[in-house]
Amino acid sequence: MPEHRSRRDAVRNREAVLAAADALFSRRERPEDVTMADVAAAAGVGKGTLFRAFGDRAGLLRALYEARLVPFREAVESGPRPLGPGTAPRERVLALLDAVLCFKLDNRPLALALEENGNGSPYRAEHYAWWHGLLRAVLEEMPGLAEPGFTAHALLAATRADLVEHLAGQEGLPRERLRAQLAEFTTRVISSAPR
Amino acid sequence: MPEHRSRRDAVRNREAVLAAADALFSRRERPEDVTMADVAAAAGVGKGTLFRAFGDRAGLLRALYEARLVPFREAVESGPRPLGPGTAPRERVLALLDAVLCFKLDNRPLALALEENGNGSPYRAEHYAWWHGLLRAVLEEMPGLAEPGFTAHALLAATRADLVEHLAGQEGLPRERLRAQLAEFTTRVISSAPR
DNA sequence: ATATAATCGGACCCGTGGTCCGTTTTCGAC
DNA sequence: GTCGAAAACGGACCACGGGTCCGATTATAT
Repeated sequence: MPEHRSRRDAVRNREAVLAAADALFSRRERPEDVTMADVAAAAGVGKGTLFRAFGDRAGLLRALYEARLVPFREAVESGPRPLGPGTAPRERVLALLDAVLCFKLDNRPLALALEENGNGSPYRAEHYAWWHGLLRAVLEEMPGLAEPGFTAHALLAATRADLVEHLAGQEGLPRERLRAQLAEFTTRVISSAPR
Repeated sequence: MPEHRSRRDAVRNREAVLAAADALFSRRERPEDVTMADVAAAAGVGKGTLFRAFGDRAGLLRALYEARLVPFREAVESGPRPLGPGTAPRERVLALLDAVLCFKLDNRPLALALEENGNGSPYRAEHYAWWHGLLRAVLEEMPGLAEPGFTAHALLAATRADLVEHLAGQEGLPRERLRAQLAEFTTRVISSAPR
């Protein structure tokens, strides 16, 4: 028999909070004015419960982000081409960056909230480490490409949530145009050896 | 004759605040725990004065940033090669990005504080618009480079303050190596036509 | 049914950006 | 030099959001 599973009300409340937060961050434009108290209220739960379940605001954001990221992780780690393994490096790099971009487009407020400094730099987040490690590994398989580590950082920087928000939101650049431009940029980066 | 110059004490205090803030942001590691009250105290001034002079925290940051940026603006607008006008596009793009990187390296805490979301996205800041417009203009002179606007954004994204901080600070990458890697990346971006 | 331990939840605390207004300083006019 | 108005000063004060605490509540084992 298991030591102690979580209590029913605990898991129920955790779910409720995740759902409520998900909804709130999707609806509200400005992620920074979704307050913890708002989330608690929307979930029909006290602030204490909220903080016990997720530690702090960053923890809640991380939990939400990770949850939405699951399909992408699976697609990348064991899915079909072009995102999955066993794809030629060039094609996979393009697919990865496109996936990252699409993910941020589809989760704008959440990505924005999470990348916000104040939690600590986004570069310490584990999901960033994962993406960076993956991209770096694929880049390493490409001949004639020095500094795959930096290149991975630089390419990912082109998909920063606030840049995406600026281009897609403020400037109204359509999704497809943005994807095309990123693809073109990426292609240029990986298509030639310098010097 | 001009109606009313600023009063002596006003300009004196403004200077004092700028100097104090400059010192504080340079010394303290974490820009976010330099508080407005700290700045006021260090300048020997009340908070009221501070806020009347700069509006809000972002205003103070902006003023400091602009002040430190002056030499670069001059070097770019009327200085000698390779930064100044009249330089071949390829070389000037490299020089511009290197200058941006060096600037952020030399003003890490300040750049970090200013790029912090919470003030509003860094992409609305006028200094960003200036850098972007300039870089874009130079890129437009290069044949075979589609989408200079996006390219400019993407290249500048590689010099984001928090990325620089991560690489130079946490990972301890030496200045020269970082500059070399950015130069290599930039070269790759501008050296080939895709497709 | 009862004991026990975990969870609940909202009152509370604290730090920070930002405001307010009585007091002080500057500066032109005489 | 003196005087009065207008501007600036500065620190007490406010609002608000993240995070904590602890008495009340509720799930679970026996």
